[in-house]
Parts: sequence; C-alpha cells; structure tokens
Amino acid sequence: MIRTKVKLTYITNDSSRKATYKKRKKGLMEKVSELSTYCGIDTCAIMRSPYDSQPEVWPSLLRFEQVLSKFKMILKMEQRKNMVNQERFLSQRIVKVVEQIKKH
Amino acid sequence: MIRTKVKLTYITNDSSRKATYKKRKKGLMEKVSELSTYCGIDTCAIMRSPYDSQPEVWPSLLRFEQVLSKFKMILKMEQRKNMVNQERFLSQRIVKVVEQIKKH
DNA sequence: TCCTCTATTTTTAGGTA
DNA sequence: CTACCTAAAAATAGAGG
Repeated sequence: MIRTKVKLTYITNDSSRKATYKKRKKGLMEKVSELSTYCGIDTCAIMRSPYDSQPEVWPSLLRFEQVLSKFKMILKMEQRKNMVNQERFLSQRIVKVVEQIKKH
Repeated sequence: MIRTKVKLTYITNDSSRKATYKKRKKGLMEKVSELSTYCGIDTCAIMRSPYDSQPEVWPSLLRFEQVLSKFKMILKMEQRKNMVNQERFLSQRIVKVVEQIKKH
C-alpha cells in the first residue's frame, strides 16, 4: 500500500504507462491554461497518442495555429532586430577604429 | 503568514506575475521533459516572455522544429486516412443501397 | 478497460535574506 | 532584482471496484 517515489525512467508496463499519460496530459493542459490566465499570455498545446482517437488541443486547433504562427513571426522579427543591432554595433566599432587610426 | 488559496485570475501585481511566470515556466518545462521520459514519446516546448532575453526551448530549437513538423505531417496523414475511410464507408453504403434497389 | 479514492510526492505563493 | 525557504495546495501513482 505504501507508494514509493517513482524513478524518472520509461514506464515499461503498458497500462501504467497509459494511465500516467492520461493523467499527465490532463495536468499539463491545465498548467498551460492556468499560465495563460495568471499571466495574461497566449498559450497553446497539442498532443496526440495511440491512446486517444483525436489529438488533444488547447484551447482549439484554430487558436493553436494562430498562436504558433504569431510566435514564429515574432521570433523572426526579433532575429532580424538582433542582426540590425549587431550591424549597428559593428559599424560603431568601425567608426571608432577609423577614428583611432586617423589620430595616429 | 497564512497562505490563501489563489483565485484563477490574471495577476495584476507586476513582480508577483513575473515570479509566478518564472516558477511555472520551470514547472511546465519539467513536466514536458518528464512526460517524454515516462512515456517514451517526442515532446517539445517553447516559451518567450518580456522577462527573458531569449526564448526558453525544450529540448532544443532544432528538436522543436523537427518534432513539430513530424507532428504536422502525421496529422495530415491521419486526416487523409480519415477521408479515405469515409469515402470507403460511403461507397459501401452506395453498394448496399443499389443492391436494395435491385432487389425490388 | 475505465473510474474513483487517497496517501504521498511535487509544485508553488508568499515570505525572507 | 535573485535565491532560498516553507506551509499549503495541487498533482498523481498505485490500489480497488
């Protein structure tokens, strides 16, 4: 009856693994939903498994696609901004080096 | 000193919200990683926030892209299979109806 | 198989350094 | 701001129907 602390390894027993998957899927989806509420942010999640006939999606397949594509867009924008910043940094360095050279 | 049960609403206090975000981000990433180990499945997660300079990715940006594109491919395949199944179902229905008609 | 129960572990909100 | 602490809440492994 005593519940032992489980080791973090693959669950070989089929039914245990399925039970754990179902419980943790529920838990994970709840966490995703809570984070959205607590922090006022867009979140989405999608999971499929041999144990479910349909993929589990939060909050909806449409929102999933929307959140993900917005996310990708922002990542690209940020990368571009980073590159611009690096370019600016580099050109400032060049200006400084050129000034150094002129002094001598 | 008594900790009250928190309501599931947006956290208006900036520093509390940030603290909660950071803690829950860590928790969420751990859950995603655990699910992968326990159930032997591909998982991935990505999060960005005004509180982090870089997006948090699990297990890596490359794996994130790979897992997601594989996921999308599987979803498409399943949709196609469903359509084929529906077509087969419909054509079987038609065969039956035609047989019914022939009998009369 | 699927649900429910519950002891135990795990997470975490709020406090302090 | 960050890091640690801890009581309390929440998640969940395993058992039982």
